[in-house]
Amino acid sequence: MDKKQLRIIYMGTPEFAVLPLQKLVENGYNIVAVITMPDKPSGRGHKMQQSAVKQYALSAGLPVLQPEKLKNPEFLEQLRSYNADLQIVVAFRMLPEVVWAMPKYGTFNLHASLLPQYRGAAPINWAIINGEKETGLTTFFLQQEIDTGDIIMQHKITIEPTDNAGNLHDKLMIEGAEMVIATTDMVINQNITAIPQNQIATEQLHPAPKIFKETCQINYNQTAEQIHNFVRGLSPYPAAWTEFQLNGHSINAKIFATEPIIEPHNLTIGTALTDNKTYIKIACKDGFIKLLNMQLPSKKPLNVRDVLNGLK
RNA sequence: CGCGGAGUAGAGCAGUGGUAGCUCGUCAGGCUCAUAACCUGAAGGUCAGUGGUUCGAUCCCGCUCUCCGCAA
Repeated sequence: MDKKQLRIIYMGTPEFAVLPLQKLVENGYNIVAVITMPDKPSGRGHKMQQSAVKQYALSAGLPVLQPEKLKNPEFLEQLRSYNADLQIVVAFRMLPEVVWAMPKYGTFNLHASLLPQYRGAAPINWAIINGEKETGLTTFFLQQEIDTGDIIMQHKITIEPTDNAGNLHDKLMIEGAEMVIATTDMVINQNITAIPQNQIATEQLHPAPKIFKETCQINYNQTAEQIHNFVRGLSPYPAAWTEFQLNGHSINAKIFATEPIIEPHNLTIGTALTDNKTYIKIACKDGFIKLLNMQLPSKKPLNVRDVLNGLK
């Protein structure tokens, strides 16, 4: 089958989903429609924002659908009218069976982990938080339970010690775009052997639930290494935050970069030390966590040196 | 008109209705075996823009622009 003949509907919302779509379009695949989140007031000033995918889709001249409810009968009718052969989902939301079961060749999803590890909304963040040395990408066919479908392709990516959620996201996005193309080609060539996830041997399964602000507070009752991973796993978004006392100031800050220091001490956990010039470090379980880059309320993210200059 | 914060030297911040200040950085010189050390000196500002009040505005008031947090 020629790729022109395969009618594809693409579903996705954020930045992560743009690159795969762009690759598909640039390589001449037949995208008949794009589904994305409705425009929402967001950001400063509550301005209406179009999703990253919508912005790209419009610039590429693709039809865009933005249903409030995926089970809405009118939407389903509209969806059916596109008569798609395949649906591709990247960073969208849970789909009802009536949607994912619609196309002849089904619906596949690109997920940013090595399934069955890190099922859920925030696989990139959790992999780093847990100190993983590698993670990856998976394409799989959608099934009832979220992120449990039969696996089509997987690709490993090394997590470098210097990686944070931001640049790992970018790496995965680039690789993910290639995988979407490759997986689509497998569908076109009818050359797929999807493997059920329960046939994959794994140790303990780590979940990757959605992250809320409460879960972003730094707990100093952990090792320096754990805190370090926590910070980079949440950097730059949604960002780890903390409160501590420094020279009589009560500091409340988002932390973007840290350095772990393993060193015995007798200080109370959470005590902040500084020379007022070059560093701030906070006592944790087995040493200190040195703050390198942080953001005070109403300020921009700054190096600790600059923060200290301003506190004098 | 969702709520709130902020724009002052290259960077980070003070400050006052009457000639603009701190820390860091930069440059020059000194000291030192040595430093993200120390000492001395210098350069560097249309106090975001714009209108108004005033004898006089960086400061008070109106508007504009830009940035940041919350909230989704």
